[in-house]
Amino acid sequence: MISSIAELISDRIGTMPAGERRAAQTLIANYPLIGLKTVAEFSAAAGVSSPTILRFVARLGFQNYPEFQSALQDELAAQLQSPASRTLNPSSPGGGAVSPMLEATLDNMRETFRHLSDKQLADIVAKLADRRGKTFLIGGRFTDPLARYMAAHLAIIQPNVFHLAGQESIWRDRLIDMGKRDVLIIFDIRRYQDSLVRFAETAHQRGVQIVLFTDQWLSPIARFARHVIAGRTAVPSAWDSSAALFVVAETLIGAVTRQLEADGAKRIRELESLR
Amino acid sequence: MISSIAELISDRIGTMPAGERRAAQTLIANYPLIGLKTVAEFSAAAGVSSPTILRFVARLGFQNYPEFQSALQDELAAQLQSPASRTLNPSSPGGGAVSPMLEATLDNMRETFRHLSDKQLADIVAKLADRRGKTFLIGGRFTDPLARYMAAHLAIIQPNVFHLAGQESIWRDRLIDMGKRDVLIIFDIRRYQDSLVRFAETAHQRGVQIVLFTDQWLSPIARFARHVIAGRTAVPSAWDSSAALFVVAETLIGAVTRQLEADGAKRIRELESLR
DNA sequence: CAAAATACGTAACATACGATACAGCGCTCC
DNA sequence: GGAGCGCTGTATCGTATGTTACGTATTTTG
Repeated sequence: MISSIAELISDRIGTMPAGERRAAQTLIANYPLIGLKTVAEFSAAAGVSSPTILRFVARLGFQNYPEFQSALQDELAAQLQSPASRTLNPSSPGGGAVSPMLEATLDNMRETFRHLSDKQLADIVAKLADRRGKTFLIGGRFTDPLARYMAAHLAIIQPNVFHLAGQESIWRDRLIDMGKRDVLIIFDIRRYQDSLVRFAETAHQRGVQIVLFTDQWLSPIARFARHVIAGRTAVPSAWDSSAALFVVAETLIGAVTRQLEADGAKRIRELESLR
Repeated sequence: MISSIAELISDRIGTMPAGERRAAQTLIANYPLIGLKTVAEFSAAAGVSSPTILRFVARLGFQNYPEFQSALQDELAAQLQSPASRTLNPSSPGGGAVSPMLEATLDNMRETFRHLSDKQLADIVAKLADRRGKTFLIGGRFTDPLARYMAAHLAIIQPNVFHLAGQESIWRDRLIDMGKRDVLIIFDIRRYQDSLVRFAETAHQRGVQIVLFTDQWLSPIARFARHVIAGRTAVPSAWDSSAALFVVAETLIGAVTRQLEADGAKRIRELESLR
């Protein structure tokens, strides 16, 4: 049974031509407010012409645009009445299994941050922001993208940020460049990779400060790490989730950026003038 | 300080003549929906004439009725976005501002999934799982790691999964391999990259089905996309957050895996025996 | 109690909005 | 490769909508 217009749209979006589908997508993306504006505004936002919008609402079964808007308003009214049931898409309890995934992920994040003290984060931020040395990042089979993501941001706001990619032999050679003043950020969750452990150990022996992102069972690298961030990874899926670690990474990126801004780093000012 | 129109009304309702006060009361009683309807409807509901409604909105300080309606819509938009913290001061330096970051991220995820129907996800999963064609993944400057992350997982549970890396010229050449049966997963958030848009357009012309991960303002690629996933990206940071998209990606990975298991794919059984 | 001022509604007006006809284009299917 | 169909945008039209002018009613004040 179809109760909301959003449902109606996702039900029929498959049968729509390209232009109308574009209209549908923009409406869903900014639901339902775009639909309450004029046809001209709606069409501009969707990048199509006015008639396409009208054909779109006609395909949904409405006689005209005002009737469509009234329906949206009625829906809004019902939603505003009971703020509790603000669910736009009633998750099907059977095969969907979407909502449990989301719930578990949200729980993981809350739990991860609950075990993460502000002081701990502040220490890491200070270490990353106050840089006279270099920053290296590396990750495991599934977590290396997180290392890349973090590197892509850090490399912009400060110099000497390197993501270690490729084969083991390649990054082992980079060990030569690493010393006491440098920081190595490692992502390693189950199943922990021997190559990373070996690499971390050697780096540690050279005096490199290691920041480890791992799961709650702690990679063996924790033994060598100066700072350990333990994220929750359990979700109802065949795979572990790195989402919590991802959010911690984003938090750190933001905090380091803010710190550098507060320090009035020349680089930041130069960056802004470049934009 | 007066932030909402409702406040503004209750602030000035004392100074209003009888008719306008009736208008104010009916608006408060059905806030804010009556105000989004036409002047005629509003006046009928309030039991006054149209000019009275117009004088009422004029007294609130609005130039005309549409301006008043826009203000109501903006207010609604802010309210619908996230019930919680949208008004945070991004000025607290150092590591202190962790919790707002987390809260915003959690809001983003809830909001992203709220705008994502099960059907939409199911369609994408079906498309990715029922594969006679190839799957290509690519991302923008900051989102390419998400493409990598997804590719790393998908490549295990099915053949013919390719992450497009390196320079533009390199992946442009791969277009030769792409056809109607193939799927291209693109990650593109602001600021949208021209190179990706061009690439998507060409792929689209070749009949490739595009699945787009973007932000709520929709990359221009949405024009060519078969499926669009619009994630919320706003956080109290100098950077946009890709965390919501990351979680959607993980959800899809999990769902595709489950689907293939349900289909009894030979590859999955072989994989399990390999472990 | 009278006169003035304010408030309100009726009716005419202009504009902006939604609706429609039509032509160009690309796509699919013979 | 050609014919047909379907989709989309441009331009035009009618109308519903917001707006304003004006006259009447109501309240206020001396």
